[in-house]
Amino acid sequence: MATVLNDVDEQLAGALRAQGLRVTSQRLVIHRLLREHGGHVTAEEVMGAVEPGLPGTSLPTVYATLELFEELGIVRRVHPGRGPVLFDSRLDEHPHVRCRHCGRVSDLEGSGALQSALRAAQDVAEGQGFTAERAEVVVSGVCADCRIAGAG
Amino acid sequence: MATVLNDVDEQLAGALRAQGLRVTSQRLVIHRLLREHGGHVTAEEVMGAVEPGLPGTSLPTVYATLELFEELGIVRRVHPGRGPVLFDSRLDEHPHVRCRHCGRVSDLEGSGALQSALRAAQDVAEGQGFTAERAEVVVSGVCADCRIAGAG
DNA sequence: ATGACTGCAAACTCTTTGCACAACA
DNA sequence: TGTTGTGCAAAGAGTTTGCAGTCAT
Repeated sequence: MATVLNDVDEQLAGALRAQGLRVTSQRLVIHRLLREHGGHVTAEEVMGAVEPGLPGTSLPTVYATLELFEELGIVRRVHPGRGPVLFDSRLDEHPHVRCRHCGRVSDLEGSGALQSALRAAQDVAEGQGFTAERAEVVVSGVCADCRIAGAG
Repeated sequence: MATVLNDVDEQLAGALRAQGLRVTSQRLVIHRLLREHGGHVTAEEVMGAVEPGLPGTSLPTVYATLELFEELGIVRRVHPGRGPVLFDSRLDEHPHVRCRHCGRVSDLEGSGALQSALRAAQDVAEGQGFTAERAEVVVSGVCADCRIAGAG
């Protein structure tokens, strides 16, 4: 790593060093991409996006890095039900919407009532001895574009 | 099919004939199992449970049958995030709880507030042109048994 | 120098597909 | 008798694992 580190990089480097982990170019590049992109990405997409800046990066490394980032609290895993897992750089718990026709996943905004209901549901689970850590909500159906295009 | 049909079988047979579909032993046996079992099952588990009554049944047939039953509204698919898809013979929309240690999935009872919040969330999605069909909720964490056993 | 990290290849799990045969209608 | 449904085998998507070599510390 001869690259000069910007402040986004320094954040990651700090978090890694705090755990005795190594600062590698793969980790830095993937971290930058996630910060820039913002939305949901698959491991495959990360792989493709890394390619120009760091050719030869392998899919197993991408998976390992994303898993590490999840442990560091830098990304959250989203399970859309069908298709590959998505990695979300938005860190707050929020519901998703998935089109069963085109597969696109997006955030569902403006459902504050749901957030509190979810917390209540987690309390119910806790009351039964379960240690609740996350609550995923996926609304599925057909998106506006696909409906217009005539999807059943 | 020389078997005598009981009334559960007749329900299925009627639904199948109404669609011009055939009443096969595989479909009858799998249907009975689902009615008896009640909970969540994987395709593999169905396969194993069918074995004694109908040896030689294949996994592709089990998948095809479960997909058909889903279309007929006899089962609902549940995506627990990690691991195989589950087929649930409980037909009402309800949240699930999944232990990330043992993988067990169970229903989350007594969260009525969540149901209405989910309906509200679906309305929000509808308001954005999305045609909402389902809303899945999966609370994940560590179950009581695994916690006792010392799972991190 | 030493051990964490990477890339490659291969294995793995879960699910679907293609095709020939069987069996319901 | 005409298809629909089944079983077999194989392919497919997505992810993980093992191992030899590389590189950060």
